[in-house]
Amino acid sequence: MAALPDKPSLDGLERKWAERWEADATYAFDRTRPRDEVFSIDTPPPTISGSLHMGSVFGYVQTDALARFHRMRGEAVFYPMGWDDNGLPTERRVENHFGVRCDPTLAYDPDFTPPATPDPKRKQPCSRPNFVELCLALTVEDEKVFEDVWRSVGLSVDWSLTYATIGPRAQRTSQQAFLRDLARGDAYAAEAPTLWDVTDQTAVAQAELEDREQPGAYHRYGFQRSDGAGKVFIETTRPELLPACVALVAHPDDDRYRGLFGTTVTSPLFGVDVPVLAHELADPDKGSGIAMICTFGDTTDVTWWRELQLPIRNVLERNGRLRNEPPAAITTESGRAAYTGLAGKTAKQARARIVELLAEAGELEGEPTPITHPVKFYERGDRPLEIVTSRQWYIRNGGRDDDLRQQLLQRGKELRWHPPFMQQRYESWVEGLNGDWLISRQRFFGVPFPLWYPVADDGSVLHDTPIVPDQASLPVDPSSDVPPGFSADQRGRAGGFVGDPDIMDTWATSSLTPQIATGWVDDPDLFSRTFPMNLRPQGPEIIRTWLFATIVRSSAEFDRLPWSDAALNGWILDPDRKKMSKSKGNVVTPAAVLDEHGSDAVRYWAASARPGTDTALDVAQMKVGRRLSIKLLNASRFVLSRLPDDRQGDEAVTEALDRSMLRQLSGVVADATTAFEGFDYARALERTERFFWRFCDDYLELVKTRAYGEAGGTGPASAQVALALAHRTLLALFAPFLPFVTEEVWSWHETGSIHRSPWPDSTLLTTTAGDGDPVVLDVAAGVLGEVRKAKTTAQRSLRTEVARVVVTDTAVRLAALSGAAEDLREAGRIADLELVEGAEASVAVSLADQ
RNA sequence: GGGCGCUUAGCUCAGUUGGCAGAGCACCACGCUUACAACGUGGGGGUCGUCGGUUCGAGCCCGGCAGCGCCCACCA
Repeated sequence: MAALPDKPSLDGLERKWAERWEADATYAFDRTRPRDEVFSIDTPPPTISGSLHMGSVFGYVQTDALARFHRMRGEAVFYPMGWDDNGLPTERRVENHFGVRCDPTLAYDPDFTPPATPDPKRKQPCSRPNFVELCLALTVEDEKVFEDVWRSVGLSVDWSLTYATIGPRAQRTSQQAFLRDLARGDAYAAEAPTLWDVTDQTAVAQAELEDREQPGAYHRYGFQRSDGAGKVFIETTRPELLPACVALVAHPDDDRYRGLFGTTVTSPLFGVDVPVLAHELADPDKGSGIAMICTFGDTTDVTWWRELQLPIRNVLERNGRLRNEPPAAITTESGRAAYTGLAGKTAKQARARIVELLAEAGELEGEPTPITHPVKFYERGDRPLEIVTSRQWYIRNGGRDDDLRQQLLQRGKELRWHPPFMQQRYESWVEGLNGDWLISRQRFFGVPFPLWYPVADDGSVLHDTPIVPDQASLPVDPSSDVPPGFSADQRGRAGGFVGDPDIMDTWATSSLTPQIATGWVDDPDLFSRTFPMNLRPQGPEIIRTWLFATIVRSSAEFDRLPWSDAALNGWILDPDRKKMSKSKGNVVTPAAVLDEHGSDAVRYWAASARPGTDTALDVAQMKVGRRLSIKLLNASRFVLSRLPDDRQGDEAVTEALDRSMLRQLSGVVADATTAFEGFDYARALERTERFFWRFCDDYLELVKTRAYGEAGGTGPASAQVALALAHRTLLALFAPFLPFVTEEVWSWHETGSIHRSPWPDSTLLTTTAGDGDPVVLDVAAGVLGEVRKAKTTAQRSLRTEVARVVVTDTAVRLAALSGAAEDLREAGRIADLELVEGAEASVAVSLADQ
């Protein structure tokens, strides 16, 4: 216990208490507790390659308030922290930070050092192991920065429970889960058209797409009919794919084209005959109502190609350029000559060129019509996605299996969503899936597929019979480890083996955060105490990725949800109500904000936002939080100064005013507890705060004189007991939101940490309040307010003596007031207080002469 | 095209079984009152987006519309 400070201050509390909590292991998880006494949280592992922004702080603080509530309720809170460090964002950051690029054909160079001065134009090639080393080195630094911010904002995570998605346990978990998916048939490889990012040269998944409105143009040109009756005109935004055209398609009911179904037409420039076909997806209202099917211009082409069983006529390479050789279907000399003009160009360059060619040949009808239209992009990419055919790994997610889809929709209904409307986003995503989950990436920094393939005697790779490792040997890196039964010198040789070159998408590992955090692969005891978890907190923008994928994996492996509740936080908007994002340059760094306003103040702002509600970054709200914290310091100093050192604490609360206040507080505790149980931290804060100001403005003023103890009798003891109980209760109610200032105050008069102290008991307060009537405080505060008003209106000091106050009110309210009459007279400096029963309530105040 | 959310004081937002419109900020006035001047006390300020319905009574329930934001969609 420390003495009361003369001038309490918020300065330095963050550092002081963060260090103490660390030293005392205040938030350590007690792993001896059984499952039903544990509250486990599937903390979102932040992407540490990006910079922290206020949106992160916002969501994590809300979760922390919930964690602190459950801890004070006596539960063993399992609150780990992960770092999402694998994947493309880290690769990008490493490439730019060190000025290197990964060349997987190079051998490991133990003496490799990155360029002294990175040159973004000329990145130095390095081997994959060297590249991974640089990734690991940089992520360690980034993780430190994040941890510092999390500690200064007061997250009550158990810092001994950290993991990284590139770490050994995550890799082992990810590989084991994949191998079990493979054994069950939930994972499979397929050669198929996939969305492809030509910059990063990797496949991407449906969940990582976003549409962007792009300028484009309709180009109109005709295909020659075989009956000689002129041309069929199509309109396309991708004329450069004309050499990849395999058919035209129109709606089966479209009278304009019905007569052409089954015939062939001949493409302009290239002279290739293609069939005219019918399909329901063709929209008579788009363009000319008949479309050119190319392999592949967009995902509709893929659908048509598959359902109409068309051939593949590829022209795009994986680097986004048109291949050098024309498709075999182009046989005419003029056609092959025309293609020469396109070979090797990017899609964009080829588009410009083919427009020239068509115009020169007189094939282009009119001028291209400019439009803007949505184009699919990889969410981190800056060039439109193409579609290429490649061999990739998939995990079944219901995208092409209605039974599984229904099962996953059912999981969504079993999950408790906070707020509930967020479930809609899950359902619309699952219902809109159009294929299984593509998890393989042609990248370097990630969890490798734990597979090798036999190489036949003729040198061909036997992809259909992969060699799998023993689970005990996980994690493995097939690019350096040797499969069972082979020796290292057989790598890449006929009769030997090759390793799978791909890595898993970061979500394929992140979808296992419950399994990683709870020790599924290596800590069965911990797993049994923490899984399935209680809470998944996260942002709404990753429902389709993280939340959905986690349910997919858990559902397949355990046939159950990975958690019982999901809490979705809202967006952070800048003061102009635009979404904050790095590209808009309006990101505010948390460290500066925390430093300026203080952690409790920032936490107050974050915790004031209703669950799932988009919220403006509001400095004014932080100032309110700071003011609240200072008020808490001062009010606490006053309350504690009134309590005698030798107070026994077992005296009865006898006075009507004290009992009234405790009765009201009991209701506040009940409300706050109910709100917290429903994950509504904001409501708990709002109720607590509202009562706290009433407590300070009215109760403290009314009870002040009596609490000095000069009056004698049981009055002072009653006040002191009520003050102590209410103060302790309020401190606890605020503790989840304002952990620093509440801990500071706690340390003045208590031992241990408030964050380990029990959550207030509403019933106990009710018992202590006895026959307390909440109306007493209300009426007394109302009269006191009228007295203040009279003094203020008269422009007199609040210290002004009042000669006489006449209160007219109902008998019931006057009876309530009479119990607090003496407190009221003292607080208002009222000489004569008269209570008169009457229908019209009024308070008449006569100030003493000056 | 389908869906979700929001719309309440100048600003940011509460308002959960339908019962006389609330808080903070900002603004104005007053006050150094022995917890608090980085403060306190008081005040002005709203036909609760719009149209209609249910009801004794609607910010709240039902339906239509509008604006803003977001999610989803096979976007030639």
